[in-house]
Amino acid sequence: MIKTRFAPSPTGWLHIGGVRTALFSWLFAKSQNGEFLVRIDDTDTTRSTQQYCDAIISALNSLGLNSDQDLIYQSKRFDIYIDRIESLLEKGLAYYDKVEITDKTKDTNLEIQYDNRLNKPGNVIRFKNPRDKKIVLKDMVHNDITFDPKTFHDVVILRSNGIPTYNLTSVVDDADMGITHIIRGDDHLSNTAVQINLFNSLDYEVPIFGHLPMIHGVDGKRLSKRHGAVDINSFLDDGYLVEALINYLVKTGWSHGDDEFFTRNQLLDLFTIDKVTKSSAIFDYDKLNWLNQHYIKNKNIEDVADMILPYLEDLRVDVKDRVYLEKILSLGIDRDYNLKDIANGMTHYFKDELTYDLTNFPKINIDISKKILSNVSNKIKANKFLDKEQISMDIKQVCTDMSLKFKDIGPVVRFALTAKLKAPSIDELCFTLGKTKTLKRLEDFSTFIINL
RNA sequence: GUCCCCAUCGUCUAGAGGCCUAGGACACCGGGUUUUCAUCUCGGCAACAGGGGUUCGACUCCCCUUGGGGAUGCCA
Repeated sequence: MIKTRFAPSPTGWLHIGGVRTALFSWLFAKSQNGEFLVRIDDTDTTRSTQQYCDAIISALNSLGLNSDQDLIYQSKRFDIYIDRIESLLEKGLAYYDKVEITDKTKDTNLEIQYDNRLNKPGNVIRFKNPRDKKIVLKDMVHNDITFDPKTFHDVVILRSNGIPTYNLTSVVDDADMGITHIIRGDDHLSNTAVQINLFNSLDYEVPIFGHLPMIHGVDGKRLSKRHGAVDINSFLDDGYLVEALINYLVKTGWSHGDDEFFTRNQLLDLFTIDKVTKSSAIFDYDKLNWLNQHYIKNKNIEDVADMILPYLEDLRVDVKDRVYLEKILSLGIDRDYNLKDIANGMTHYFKDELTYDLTNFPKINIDISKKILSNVSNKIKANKFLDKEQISMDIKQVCTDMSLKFKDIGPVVRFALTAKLKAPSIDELCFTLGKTKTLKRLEDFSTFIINL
């Protein structure tokens, strides 16, 4: 049976590129009735935190990329690694070496973190990397890659603080877990030669590798904070839907002809690793936004209401009337790209008083606006509010009475009702707001400009 | 520096030697719909990095150059 794994390191937020790696790994296994496992690579005790760990696990669960078995923590397996290192030592495939501190390594805490029988103060243990033959990696996405033994070096497998390093622990665990296919980012490509030698030296079967291209920022550099939001939790928190995130991620680096939209089941059906590209991609916020809007827009209003409620709560909007909320949502949820922004854009419907800021309405003509507001108010007062057509007729009547065009009075009324210029059409707005609220806002804004 | 990987519109990509006058999507620009905006819809702009081969024929195969990325950690 095919078995893959995703092995994040809790030294930072899980970023979007990591999620894609997890997704492809998951798809590869699941599309072939295999198993997908999650392992926490927390051997860097000076940088790993519980907070990052929790965030990563929670994000994976939200995305439905769950482990088929209990999570494995490397920090709980130190004894096993020590056994393996000892066996290497006994076979003459590892040796003690004096520590050397360089610029890059100075941040690691060298105090004893894990006291064990192999530990020798001031020494690390290195793997004696065999240099007798070249290594040919048969990669599922890159095909054959040859590594010249001249370039091999003896990597540290046990730190002077007693903790084994990634190259060792990863190999030991992949073997112990019975991982058949290692699917990971191609930043690991260069490590693969030494790891293959480690697999062989430990008498393990070498798994099959598939190295995925990276996702970069617009400047072509490794995707990081300075490119904007990159950690998956922030996308989830901002109201990016799981289906949009998955759809976006799978479409960068993999394709199925010209198809744009994929459900999870379709992916399980269609995914094959030979359609994965070799080249790196640049993260495209626009396309993610477009996809997210697409998915939100295609949900029914009740579902959107459910999803938006927590965001409104965060904004301290108390939704007493669910029907009112759904009416607002049906006025249009396609002005923003994510749930957080949508929620933000609709708070004014719930407020008793709006905060008017005329810098958002630079073209306002104060004198005419006063008259418009009073005329519209008068019409509205007499309106029975049975349907929006009546309201529409009232507005048109005001236009005629004042010899103005709709575009002269529309913005004023819209601004009075919402404190914005971009909003649903006025008749729908009034009808949804209801007579009382409509009148109050017209009067409030009128008072506001009179007092200028 | 050394080693490794990569290279089609601004971006994600289709392309398996003739299907290519290089297709789709996002973005952008313009028309239409809309009582503004958004949505929707129609249309437009826009790419095979360069140079050598191989071949009757190259986006596609090979080599070089250039450019980008990664590794070269007691990070993973």
